[in-house]
Amino acid sequence: MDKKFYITTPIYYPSDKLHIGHGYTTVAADAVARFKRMQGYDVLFLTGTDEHGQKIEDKAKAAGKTPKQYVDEVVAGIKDLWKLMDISYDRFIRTTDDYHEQAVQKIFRQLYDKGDIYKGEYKGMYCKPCESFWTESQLVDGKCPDCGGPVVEAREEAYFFRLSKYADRILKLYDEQPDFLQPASRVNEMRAFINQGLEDLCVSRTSFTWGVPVDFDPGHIVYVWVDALSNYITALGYDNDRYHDFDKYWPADVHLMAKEIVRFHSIIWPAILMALDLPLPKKVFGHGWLLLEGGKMSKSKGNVVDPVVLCNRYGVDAIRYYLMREIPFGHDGVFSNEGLIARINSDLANDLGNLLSRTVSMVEKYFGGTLPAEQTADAADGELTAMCAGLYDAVADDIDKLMLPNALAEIFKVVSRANKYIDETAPWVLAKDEANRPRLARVLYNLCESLRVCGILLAPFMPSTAPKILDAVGAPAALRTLDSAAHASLPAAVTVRKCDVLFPRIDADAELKELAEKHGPKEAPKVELEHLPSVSYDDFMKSEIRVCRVVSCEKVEKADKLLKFSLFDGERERTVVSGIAQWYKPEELVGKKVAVVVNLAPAKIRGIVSEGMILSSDVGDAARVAFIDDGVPEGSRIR
RNA sequence: CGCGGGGUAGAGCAGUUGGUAGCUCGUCGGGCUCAUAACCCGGAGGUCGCAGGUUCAAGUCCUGCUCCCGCAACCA
Repeated sequence: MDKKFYITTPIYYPSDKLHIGHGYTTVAADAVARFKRMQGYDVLFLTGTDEHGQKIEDKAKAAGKTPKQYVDEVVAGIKDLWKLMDISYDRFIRTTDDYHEQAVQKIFRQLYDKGDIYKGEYKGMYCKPCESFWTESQLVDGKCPDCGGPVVEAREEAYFFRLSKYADRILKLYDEQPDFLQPASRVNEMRAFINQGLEDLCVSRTSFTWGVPVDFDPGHIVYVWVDALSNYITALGYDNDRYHDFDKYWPADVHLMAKEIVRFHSIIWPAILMALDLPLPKKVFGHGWLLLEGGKMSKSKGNVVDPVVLCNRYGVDAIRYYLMREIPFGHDGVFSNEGLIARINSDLANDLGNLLSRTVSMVEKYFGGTLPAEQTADAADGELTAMCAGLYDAVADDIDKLMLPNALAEIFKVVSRANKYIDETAPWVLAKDEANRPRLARVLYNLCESLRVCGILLAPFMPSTAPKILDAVGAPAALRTLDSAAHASLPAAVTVRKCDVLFPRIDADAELKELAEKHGPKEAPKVELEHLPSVSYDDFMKSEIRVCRVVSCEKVEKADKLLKFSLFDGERERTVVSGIAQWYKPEELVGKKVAVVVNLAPAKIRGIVSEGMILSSDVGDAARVAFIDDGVPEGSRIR
């Protein structure tokens, strides 16, 4: 029986540059893939990009490019990033790849022929002037929430996947295969979601064209579910001739992802596979998010950490180490510059790097670089050597359970023990007496051997640092394998080779100060410019923008973003609701003068009819109201 | 009563099936000098969010409450 291991990341959406959160998922998958390869598994590590859809179409248009040109550029950047971060993916799938697109069409048709996809109707209330569908709950007084005009019940053709049919089987899957979805806490969430009642899933669109066409029904585009999720099998050659290892690798051993897309992978994806009569993945693992300064990372908040900047500044391995060590896998964790620097300094520089440095330099200083074969062991060596001997098993166990921080913690326990061992054995004391040479040699040997074992086990996490360690302690190729970490040891006559400082210490205070200056609050969030089509002067002049004075203002109950205003517009008071409650307190707005679009069609928001819109601008994720000079009288038109 | 996650030393976190409260960083004191002013030892620092309950025994199980954070709704 072949030992194979198939691990995947999600395929990322290239509507923008990736941030450190994507790096996190991918580094984790990479570490596991590397470890499994070292264990002798035939590994396939898949990543890629999900390139279709409305948003890409829009983005490309805004950038004046074709969608394909647009994604090609972003994808090139993503591949560069993975190269920078030492990601050892075996295959990179793009949903725009020919073979994938063709396979998706076949899969879609297969599901259709089986009856699991059917042509149905998307029923809703339709507003003709707005060309928009609305659900009952979106309507305002039974009218279009956009223009306030009448709506009619209308139907639109669309294809649906019989997701509801599989609800029971999926629940059964959770019962029978408790490992299927991890961490276990997510299972309850999924159960609850299913128990709310699964509706059939709309799997086609007619509202955009950038996607895989339904080949038997022009005008319909395969929507993301079938298109994106099926990448995990098309990349193996399912329904295509580009690859031929589906039978070998499927089912996947692990689908790794961040928690927000667990639902798709643990409900929709298994259902699709069930419909295709294919085996299900063995495990879906949803890790947590990287939080920054108390908030989720988000582009609009302007707090995105650029992995390229981090890697260039601190080195790839340091970043990889920090991500894998500091963030509890499966839970959310905080990413901070302070934490990063602390980890680099204490773990990597002080403990690991310095251990190597002091060990190598003692071998050189006391023995000219090569240890004599005549050595004397001692009971005092027992604890350290035992820890080294058991390290492989402990790490392998943690990695199998995807407890990556624990794996690293195990390794660093040995590093610490080795530092302590130096203190206990005090080589510099032994060196004073010729009679102790065999004992001194043994002490240094044990240190080199410990570093060898740690170096091997660190390799999946820090692929460029590990060889440096192994070079330094003179480990030949045969003694760099996982097997040798558990079952072999260096020959007694070790020859070391001094190497550069592994991880230079960082002056934390100076560094943080510099970072604060560079990336601190002074830097305004990047403004994303919109380039809307030009409007005629006449069209613009249709908007009546008046200066209004805030007469009163209060929070809207049960809505944390809304403020209700009473504004004097020069002739009467009008009620306006605005979604700025998170950034302004009602009392600080009373008396202020603001710009209001007064002839905007009234709309009902949270039960309140809003007669206009207060102009404000987005600053990052926040909104800033455009206040008007106090001297301008109410009612003045702005144009 | 929309869904979910979480409140454990100054900070960040572990605490598996209930059985003396731990780790890392920081801090204070000491040791050492091979080393990247690094390393080693020790101290201080916690009513484990609050209140009840089950138990010989509860951070760990049950109930209620409270606060924080996501998601969902609301953004004209």
